[in-house]
Amino acid sequence: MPEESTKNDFIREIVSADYAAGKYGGRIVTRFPPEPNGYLHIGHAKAICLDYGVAREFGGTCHLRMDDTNPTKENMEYVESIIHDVEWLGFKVAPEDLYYASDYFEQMYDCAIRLIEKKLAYVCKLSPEEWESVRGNSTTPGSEPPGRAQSVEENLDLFRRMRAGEFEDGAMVLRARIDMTSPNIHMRDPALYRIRRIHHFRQGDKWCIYPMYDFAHCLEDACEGITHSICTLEFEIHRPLYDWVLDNLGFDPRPHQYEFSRLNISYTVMSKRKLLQLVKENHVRNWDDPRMPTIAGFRRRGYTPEAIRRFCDILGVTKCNSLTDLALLEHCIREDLNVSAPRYLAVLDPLKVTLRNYPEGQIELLEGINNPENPAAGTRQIPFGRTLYIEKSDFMLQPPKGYFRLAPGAEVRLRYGYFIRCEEVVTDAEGNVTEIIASYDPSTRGGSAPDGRKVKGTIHWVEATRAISAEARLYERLFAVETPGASDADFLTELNPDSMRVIEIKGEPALGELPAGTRVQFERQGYFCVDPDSTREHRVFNRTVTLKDSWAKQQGK
RNA sequence: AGUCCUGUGGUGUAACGGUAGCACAAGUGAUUCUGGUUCACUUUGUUGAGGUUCAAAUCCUUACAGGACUGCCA
Repeated sequence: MPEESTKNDFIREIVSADYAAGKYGGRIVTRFPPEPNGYLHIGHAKAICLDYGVAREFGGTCHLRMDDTNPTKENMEYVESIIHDVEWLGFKVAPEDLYYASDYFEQMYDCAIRLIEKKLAYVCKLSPEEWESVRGNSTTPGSEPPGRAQSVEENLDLFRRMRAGEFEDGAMVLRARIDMTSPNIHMRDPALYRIRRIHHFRQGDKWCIYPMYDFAHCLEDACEGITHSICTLEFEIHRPLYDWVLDNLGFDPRPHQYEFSRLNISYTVMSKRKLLQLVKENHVRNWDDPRMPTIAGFRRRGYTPEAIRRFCDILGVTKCNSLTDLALLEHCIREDLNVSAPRYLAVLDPLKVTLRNYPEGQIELLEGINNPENPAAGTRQIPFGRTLYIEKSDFMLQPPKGYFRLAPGAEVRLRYGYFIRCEEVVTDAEGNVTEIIASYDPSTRGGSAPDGRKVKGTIHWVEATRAISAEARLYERLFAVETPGASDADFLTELNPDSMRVIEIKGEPALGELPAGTRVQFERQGYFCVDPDSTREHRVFNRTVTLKDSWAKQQGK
């Protein structure tokens, strides 16, 4: 029985109708077929959630298939990262559901032979340039390629010799014999096999001919008994060829291809080619650099699989070209982290505060709530003393109207601590503020005043001698901007050289003591993730900064 | 230029001939020991023009706009 789904997109409608009609005997099989030539990115997550989601909802299965038909760019590292990322997203990859397109090379070869025997394929000796003139273009139909005149025996012999390695790379290809006048260029005798003497990471040197996508993919689907082959819009124009191959080889019942629009997110580079370029040219450390929009990068950035799945769910599935607002992704991450991330006090850019009426050398412990959204998260003890650090941005010498943190003569609350009042400001020769001398109100311990007086501002702080200093690597939001219409050449110039900077954190507890992968929210500093790989922490995002920006903007007006 | 696909608030989507709804974003106010969270409210939409119909976002025609395609990549 299909499980209840709240989603109702056109893909699910098709699957539902086929399921109800018993089209495949009530069996639903989908597949997610990445080429292992790079790491998975957030765009793949949408496809993964769709492919696995549909299968699960209809009691079917989803195959993870490595589409390894072009060995020039593929390797095992990518295979491993893909499996890891799919599982991390929350979709179990059972050994029996893991497939490799290259395992079907023998069957694909047999299918090619059958097409030749049916006079539906022939060996073409034309060079790419010669083929271009025969093929015609969108306005002029193609002409009869010379290879079409060859006999079945001749083609069989040539194709067998292609496999046997008798010809140079690129000397000839196997082509389907379809329609040289078709308005769909993909139907003008498309190439089925090419000669490539390249070591395949799984098949070794067993093959020197490799099948093309259009020939291979539909056969992979058919071999695995896929019922619904869901892919992105750019393959729409390939569908007639998908159908042609399977129908002419007599697969019945056979899989059908359905297309949905791929994910685009504002300010986000979503092209494997460009991401590879960022890695190759050392603009980022690797595919899993937290600045990358890859699944692995998001993991190190502190995004959770739940949040990413939620994002994919609310995206919807359509055939419209769309550009999703990055704010929607961030909303999903925030929504999840808000209820799950423990809070800690931390100061990124410290300013010394001395409480002149607090006993020298005294340290007391104050109680802080770990997560206001979740009482089960409990409380913790925070050391407090005479010398503290606060955030530089939480003090202003000449506060504008509407600023309710610390300023000369003003009173603020130290979160979970005391009310303090700024009484004196120490500056250096250049006039920079180097220290605040303040007094604290002993009756406000814990943060509330017995006389009921209110303070508008609550700031975070750390005790100077007990605070742990930790090096933190902060990544600013996104490093590259891709707007619709931006050319390939533009996009690298958008890289921000300041996007990575190292600063000092005075905070508690020791970040190194937090388990790797922990997400914490530093009070008013945004969410951070303790990097599972380096135990450094990454800022996930910081809504406070956004608010500060808009506040600053208001002041500027 | 040709062929195919797609047009619903700023963005992403729902409504399958019968009340244009939801989420994000934006704005206003309230709450708050995070300028966070939460809550309430508000703004903004069927690409244009014709038809069919008692009734059209939905069906038809057409114009316009956007996208995909012209690898021996996937």
